[in-house]
Amino acid sequence: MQKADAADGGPAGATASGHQKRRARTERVVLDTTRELLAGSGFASLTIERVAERSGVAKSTIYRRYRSRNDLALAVLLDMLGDVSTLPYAKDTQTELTRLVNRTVDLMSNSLLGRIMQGLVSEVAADVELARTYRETVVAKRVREVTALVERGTARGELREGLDPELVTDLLLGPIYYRLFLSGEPLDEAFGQSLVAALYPAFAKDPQG
Amino acid sequence: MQKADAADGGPAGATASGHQKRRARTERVVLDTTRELLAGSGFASLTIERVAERSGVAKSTIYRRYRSRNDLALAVLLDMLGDVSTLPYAKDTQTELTRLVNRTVDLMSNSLLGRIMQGLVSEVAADVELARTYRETVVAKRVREVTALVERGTARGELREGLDPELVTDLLLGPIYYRLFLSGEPLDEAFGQSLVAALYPAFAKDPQG
Amino acid sequence: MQKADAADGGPAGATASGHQKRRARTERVVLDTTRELLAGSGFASLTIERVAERSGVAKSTIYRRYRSRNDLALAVLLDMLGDVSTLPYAKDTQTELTRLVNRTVDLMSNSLLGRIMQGLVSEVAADVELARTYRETVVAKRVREVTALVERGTARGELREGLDPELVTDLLLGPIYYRLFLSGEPLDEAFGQSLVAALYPAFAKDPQG
Amino acid sequence: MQKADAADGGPAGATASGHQKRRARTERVVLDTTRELLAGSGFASLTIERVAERSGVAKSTIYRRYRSRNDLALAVLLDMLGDVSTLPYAKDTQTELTRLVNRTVDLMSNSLLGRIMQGLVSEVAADVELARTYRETVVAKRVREVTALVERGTARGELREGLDPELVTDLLLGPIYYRLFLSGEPLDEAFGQSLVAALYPAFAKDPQG
DNA sequence: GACTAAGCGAGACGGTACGTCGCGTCTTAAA
DNA sequence: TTTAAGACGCGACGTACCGTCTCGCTTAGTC
Repeated sequence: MQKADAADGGPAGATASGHQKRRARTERVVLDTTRELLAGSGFASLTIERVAERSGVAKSTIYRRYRSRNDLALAVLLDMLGDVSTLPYAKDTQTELTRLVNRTVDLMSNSLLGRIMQGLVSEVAADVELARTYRETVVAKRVREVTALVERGTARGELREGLDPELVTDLLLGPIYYRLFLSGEPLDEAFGQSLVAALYPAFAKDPQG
Repeated sequence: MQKADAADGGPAGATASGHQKRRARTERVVLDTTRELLAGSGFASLTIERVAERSGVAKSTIYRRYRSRNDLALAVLLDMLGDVSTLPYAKDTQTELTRLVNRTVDLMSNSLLGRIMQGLVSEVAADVELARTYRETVVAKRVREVTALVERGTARGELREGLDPELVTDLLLGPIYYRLFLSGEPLDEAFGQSLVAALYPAFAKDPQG
Repeated sequence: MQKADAADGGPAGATASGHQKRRARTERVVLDTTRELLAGSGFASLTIERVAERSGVAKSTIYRRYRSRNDLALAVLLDMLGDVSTLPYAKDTQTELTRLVNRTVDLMSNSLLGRIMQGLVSEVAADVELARTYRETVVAKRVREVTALVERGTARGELREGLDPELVTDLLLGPIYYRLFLSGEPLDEAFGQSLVAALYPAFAKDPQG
Repeated sequence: MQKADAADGGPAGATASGHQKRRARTERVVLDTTRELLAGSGFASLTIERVAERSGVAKSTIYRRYRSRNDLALAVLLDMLGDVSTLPYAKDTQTELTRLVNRTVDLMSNSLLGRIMQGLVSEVAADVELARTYRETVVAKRVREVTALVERGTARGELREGLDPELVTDLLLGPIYYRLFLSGEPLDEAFGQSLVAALYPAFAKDPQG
């Protein structure tokens, strides 16, 4: 995306000028329309042309904000992810892991996000700019969450010391995305359960526990 | 891909008719050219038009065999995968796992296959036909290998009983593809090592071993 | 067309060799199929490809006989015209004229011939070879008929002396084709009547008659 | 053609907006290029692709205006006919007829129009839309001219009363187009002369005159 | 009763143009 | 200043037929 700034602000800071309000309104319309299109006919048929047509926003206006349809789709993804969190606080770490995994599984299989991710993954993998944004926001966020979880677990004496949070993230999310993107095996709660059940011994201080 | 026939044969069986020879020659040229293009400028700029131009094979002929550029790219992928195997026989299971993982990591980071996978993943995720072919060949192959590995390990008394080969596959490959597609973290031997080191306790009969 | 010969004959003349019979059978099938296609969906969608498909005759076989779809369509036209004649013998010349005109009008509006002519006219006008064949057969035939009619009429004392049969042909047929091709005005018996009624004074020895 | 609007005007009427100027310029370039191509290699080898290439106007832009090459060719024809008229005012009707016929003969044999007509006639005969446009403009125009001529002639007492202008048109133009399209007989002034000479008695009040 | 040659079907192929879609740029005029 | 409107050049799409060519099979009449 061209801009990730939120609190850019005009010269006067808080007092949004009229122009800025206009910008904001336009942006909302565009993002909402894009989301509808994605929900309707999938990522493959997402088109700046169609977004312009259905939203009533001129094509040139959209191009002023988003460099490409990928940029736009990513913006929607970030917009949706704004609220969502996989915040997994619980009494014990295994439960926290289960919640984190199940929340992700649910997000990917039952909301628009799964479809968007499927459509966007190739672009993220190929487009450096896109990748940068994706990693700085989404990936980093997940790693932060896992890091917190790992630290908490270690402090509680439940998790082995020296666990690499990045690797833990790979292990927790990798299998989910592998199913989402490639293997086509079911993405459901049962899967989440087995996943954590299989992984926990690898993380636990006392595997017998 | 439109056809997966292997031992089709002419009316008389082994003797390839003239038509078939011609077909085969054309097919080779197309696949090779496509591979070159993929190596050169990546999946995003793969175009049937360009393949036709550079290979000297008419566009219509290409379309007679491959329904789309995805179909074609998948064909190249399968063509490349024909030889390759991750067959990981070794004395002990941990070594086998390490080999399997490292071979996959290497394939994805050092050969064309990584780029092709990056470009193709969204299409596999979206196009039902493509997905079917991909799963019936590539995914199934990997699962078969892992199944063999797991059975061997269990028989040796190294691995826990009742391991689900599908889940094991998810755990072994998921993290690799997650790095390849999304996180952008390095895909190298060190990663392979840590991956197996982290997972082995989860698979082993006696985690202490 | 490449060949208009009928009694070409093999080495032995009258005794059609087996090969020739085969040829003839194939030719019939092709012509009949072509006619059906023309009747069905019109000249515009006449295609060698389709003729081959529906007739079961190989494309290459068709190309061995006809150089193009125009060639083929003209062959059908000549085939149909083989039987047909506008032979207009009657007691008086005005009746003969009326018959000739009405027969032509009928042919053009009620049989396949009208559609074929509509589709073929541009090709005849543009393709020299096609034109030559068309003129040597169809046009010449009509002129011969009109010539006979004019001579008979003059001999009977009904028609003016020195009438140019070619011009008479132009005058009799031109208006019909003009309606068929361009003006779209109705082609019916009423039109035929008015046409002859208007022209007769121009041809008659004694216009008052 | 898709649009026949002439005095459409922008929202404000007379002042052509910038967009409209651009449109008009593009249109001129396309029509001129098409005319050149028609003059050069004839209707048969008229191709939207080539028009685009030579004119520098994009194929898509051409398709935005003209539905097909026929549509485009017809547009050129109408464009050329815009100026031309066969208005044949003279002192006596026979001269007027001669002028009208000779002007048409000349137009068809010595200008591009003849070639265009030859190429277009089949399409006009087959394509309903095309036919409608052709008839509403060209055919109707000719009929109007002939109607005026007939009325004048009748008022002068030179022509028979009750002549059907449509039939007169058929008789005057039919033979010309018959030669142009089918018979291949010469289209020259001599022919025009004989044509009128032959027809005049059919129209005249007093054939002896 | 096998031989021979014309006729044929099958089908792969290179090629041209089609008509469509969406891209991203640019200009203009209104708000 | 920002926007809507919209014309445009461009590249690729996937399709339809073209006309050519090569390959063996069928099928008569011949030796």
